[in-house]
Amino acid sequence: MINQIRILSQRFYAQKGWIVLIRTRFAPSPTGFMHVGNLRTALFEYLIAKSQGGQFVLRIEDTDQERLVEGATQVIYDTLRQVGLQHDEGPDIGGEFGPYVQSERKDLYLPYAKKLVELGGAYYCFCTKERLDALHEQNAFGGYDRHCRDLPKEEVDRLLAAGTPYVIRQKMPLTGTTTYDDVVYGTISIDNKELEDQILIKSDGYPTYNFANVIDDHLMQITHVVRGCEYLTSTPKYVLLYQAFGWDVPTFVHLPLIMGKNEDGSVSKLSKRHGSTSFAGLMDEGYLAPVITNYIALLGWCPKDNRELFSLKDLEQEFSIDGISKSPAVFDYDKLTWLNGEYLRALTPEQFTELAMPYYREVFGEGEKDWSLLTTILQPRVTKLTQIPEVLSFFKELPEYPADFFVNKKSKTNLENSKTMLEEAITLLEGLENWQMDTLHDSLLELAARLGVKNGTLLWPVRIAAAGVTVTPGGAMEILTLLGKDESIRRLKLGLSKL
RNA sequence: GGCCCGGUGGUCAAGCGGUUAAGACACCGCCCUUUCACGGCGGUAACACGAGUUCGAUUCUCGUCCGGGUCACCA
Repeated sequence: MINQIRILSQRFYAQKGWIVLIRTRFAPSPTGFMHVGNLRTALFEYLIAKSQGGQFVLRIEDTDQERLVEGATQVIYDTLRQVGLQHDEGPDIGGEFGPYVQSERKDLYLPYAKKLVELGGAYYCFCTKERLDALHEQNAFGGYDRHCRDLPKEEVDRLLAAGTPYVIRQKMPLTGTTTYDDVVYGTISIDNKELEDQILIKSDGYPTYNFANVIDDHLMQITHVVRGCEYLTSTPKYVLLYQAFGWDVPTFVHLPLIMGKNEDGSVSKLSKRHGSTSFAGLMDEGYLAPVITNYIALLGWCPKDNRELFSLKDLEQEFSIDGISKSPAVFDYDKLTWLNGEYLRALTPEQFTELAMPYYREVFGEGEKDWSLLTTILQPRVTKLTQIPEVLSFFKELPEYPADFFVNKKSKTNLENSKTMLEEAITLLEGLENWQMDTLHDSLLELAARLGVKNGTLLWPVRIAAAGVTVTPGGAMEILTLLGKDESIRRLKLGLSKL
């Protein structure tokens, strides 16, 4: 009753041109992982609602009993929590329109399907799987031949009474066209003869997505149906369903697809071969949750001012539906990586250290180190925290390296002067009491001045000997500081022995 | 194959009949510098094609081509 009143009043307000409470829903199937395409859909659903002060509902679509995956629902909760998409209603927090899991609503669909049969919008079909398979084999694009569409009522009753397995199919109009308006793609028209008599209720009694989604969206008073544009051509079927029941047709918002680039340069729907495609996979690779959100928001949407850095809160402010584009977007891991670097650099050193600590520990174990110095050298350099163990590995163990690492044109170093520089440096450092970054810095520069060489000429060989690699985070001073006196001198002497 | 949608640099993209066609990523060069990175400066690079409509089309219309999606007792 309350629902009825609400629907009526919404319709009334909408006709008046007044603002109606927007309700969107995220309706994932628990498949065990969250594809970024799905996450993007969730994000846009959330933003469409929240940017207008609306409500965002979570509904679990688990009507495919054969594909149920243990623990998969938890993945959905975890992902939404990590990116901060807080739903207003859902299986875990309840709400006025529950239950929010379709398997728990199972008994609710069949009566609607039967009602539709009475209304002439659906019919019982007794065709066997074998017959359907054979049909499909004959003609891959043929579709169902509507064999049971016009079975006499008595025959249907007889078969039903005999307990014959059946499905319920939607009875599509054979002529005419069905049209609807999509907010991003405009008016979409499809000839009814293209529409298959799709199955609404499966032989196991569960509804298909095609049916459940319409019933639930209506019952849950969803105003905006947001989904990937792979549904663009099946939406007329749903429109017909709404119409057959005499229900309001919701506003449709179809989102451009997210593509991946293939090795040959072509593109196709983003899939595993393109790289990590799940939220968890991306996280494992070292991308931060807010970065993933920020990036996918920009995939198919653009603000008026072309800004690129957005927190979720910013997006809630700035998002508008008319910034959604129509053309498919290729997922660009390079740009994602850049964005991750931007976020990392925007962190305070304390925040960075905290996030990096697991990786620091991976290299240095439980001991104490100058974490803040490490952060100083790493924060501007890494684009992903997962790079840390790799770029720091020379601290753990001095790699084997060739003598010609000491030769560097720009620093004006060669095998001879490197030898001198290392000898001088070792003498200096052995006498150094206070092994601190600033004293190291001052004495080394002083030494270079005294020797009459440019800083690089002294520091290049020192850094090479200390690290054993040509590319390091930070310079000689930082590396020596982190290494400590004994290890530094040991490595420098080792370097000297190569010359 | 039928139907549907799309087509601005390698990628993301602004653009809504008149612009030197923005910006970002990537790439290249220079500067900074103790290597690398960060930062700064600069550069290469695009309206798929053909007809219309118009004084004028990247923008509107049609066709072609190309790309994608969809045609399950999956969602």
